[in-house]
Amino acid sequence: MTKESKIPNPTIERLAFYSRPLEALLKGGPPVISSEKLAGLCGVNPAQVRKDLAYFGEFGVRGVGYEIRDLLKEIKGILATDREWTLCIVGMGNLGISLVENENFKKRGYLFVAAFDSDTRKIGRQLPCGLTIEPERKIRELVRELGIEIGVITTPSRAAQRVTEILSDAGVKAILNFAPIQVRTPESCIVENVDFSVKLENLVYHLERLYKGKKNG
Amino acid sequence: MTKESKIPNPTIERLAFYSRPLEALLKGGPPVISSEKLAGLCGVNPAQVRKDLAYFGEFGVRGVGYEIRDLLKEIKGILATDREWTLCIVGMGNLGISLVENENFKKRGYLFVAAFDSDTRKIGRQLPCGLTIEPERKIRELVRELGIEIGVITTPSRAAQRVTEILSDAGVKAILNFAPIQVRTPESCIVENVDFSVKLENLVYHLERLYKGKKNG
DNA sequence: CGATTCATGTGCATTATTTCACAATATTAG
DNA sequence: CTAATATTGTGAAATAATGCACATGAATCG
Ligand SMILES: NC(=O)c1ccc[n+]([C@@H]2O[C@H](COP(=O)([O-])OP(=O)(O)OC[C@H]3O[C@@H](n4cnc5c(N)ncnc54)[C@H](O)[C@@H]3O)[C@@H](O)[C@H]2O)c1
Ligand SMILES: NC(=O)c1ccc[n+]([C@@H]2O[C@H](COP(=O)([O-])OP(=O)(O)OC[C@H]3O[C@@H](n4cnc5c(N)ncnc54)[C@H](O)[C@@H]3O)[C@@H](O)[C@H]2O)c1
Repeated sequence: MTKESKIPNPTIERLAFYSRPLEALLKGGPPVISSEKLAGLCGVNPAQVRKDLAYFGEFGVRGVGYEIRDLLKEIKGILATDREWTLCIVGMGNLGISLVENENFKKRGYLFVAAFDSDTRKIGRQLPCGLTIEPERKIRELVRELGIEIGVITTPSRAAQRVTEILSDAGVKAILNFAPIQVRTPESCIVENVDFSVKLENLVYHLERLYKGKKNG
Repeated sequence: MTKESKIPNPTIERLAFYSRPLEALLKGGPPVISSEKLAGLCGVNPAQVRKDLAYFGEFGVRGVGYEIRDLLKEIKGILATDREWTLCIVGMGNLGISLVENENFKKRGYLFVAAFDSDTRKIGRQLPCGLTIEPERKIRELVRELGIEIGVITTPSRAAQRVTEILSDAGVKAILNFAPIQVRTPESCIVENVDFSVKLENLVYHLERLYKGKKNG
């Protein structure tokens, strides 16, 4: 019985997480995996794995486990990664280049179909991946023409909010923002922020507690 | 009264988050901010802001708010970002280069003092930031010599676990891993994983629910 | 075929986190 | 000085997420 009425957000993140080792396991070894094994690979509790999956259906067989191939297909269906998504990226500095050149995205169905920058020296340059850097003012036109659904922002912070507005205005439905500020979007556009420094700050907080021999932190 | 006995992990992440707008506010405008304003800028509940801060002391003045300069200093003290940290990075591909060349890290006190790769064509190359790419086999020696505390991993997945072991073995106390696998460390070494695709998968899950007009997701 | 083993799916207790709501304290106006 | 207003710090309530523990069904063995 599927009961998608009240799914914890962490569950969604973990589903993506589970799919990583599953993909690797597909390439060899037994065709079935237990919640215990999978949990071990992902560093979570086995009951957690079972509960997460049970929100969406009964994918396992009691006494046996989960058929890896099937499970992966189910997870991809749930996450909607069983189709291709068209993305554009704005801000072709070091990070922007690094993202569009990364093979993993294409492999997972995330297709960068346009790249924008405001720097006239960069506009027109062709990238190894085949994309040509377009001027910022063509965002609206190309988002519509190419049916771009997701925008990735890799500009400096000061430009991020303006770019967000241009993108959402052009019809992009979701934004992944790498600039270390909290951008605001209209209702019609969802946003995720990625901030590496927050992760680092987390690490050093815990490190410092360790050094000081504190129990918590 | 400071009671650091039971601090929620999300609190630590939010502290880092709060410091971003505070830094910006330092550069102009009123010297004091209310929990409500700060909460607004960070997209959280005002009571959350107050409670998060109250775990570590009484930094505000009732009826008035928080002195921005002081608050920032307190947060930096808590997170241990009021000192410099020495890092090294392993895997000087696109992402690795992008990280070491990024000014924000230095600005926040995160100093990359060594860069490693296994590719003989890359070893010896000097980067714009001044670092020279060192061979992987020098990790142990340089970590000790330079007192490196944190290791950043930007190698392909297949190398990440081995690199983790080399780093923790060499005495690194914390690892920030960008390869999309869950690396395991001994007790003496803490680890944070950053996986952009998980964020994307989150976005498309929610997007798909929106398209389908589902209430939840 | 019955007994044994294995591993899922899930109700429920536990633990963690967020939010409310208000007493306490500071400031401002009259 | 008193009243009105602002905003913190916090106990208690509400909400969210996790993990235990076990009934349930499948597979295997003798
Ligand atoms: N490089 C990293 O490793 C890293 C890490 C964490 C966060 N970030 C953040 O990601 C963002 C990009 O980082 P980077 O290192 O690539 O910076 P960068 O300076 O190399 O690149 C920024 C690019 O954005 C372009 N740009 C500026 N304004 C624009 C606008 N209005 N429209 C379109 N393009 C515009 C610039 O021309 C430039 O090409 C920054 O906000 C940075 O803080 C980067
Ligand atoms: N580029 C991105 O935007 C991006 C996004 C998400 C995740 N990642 C992950 O980050 C990692 C790096 O990405 P990238 O795009 O820079 O890849 P890349 O292939 O450009 O760079 C990888 C580098 O690691 C080096 N390397 C390989 N094995 C090594 C070893 N044992 N010791 C030291 N160095 C070694 C290679 O020589 C190469 O220089 C990958 O795991 C990738 O999946 C990258």
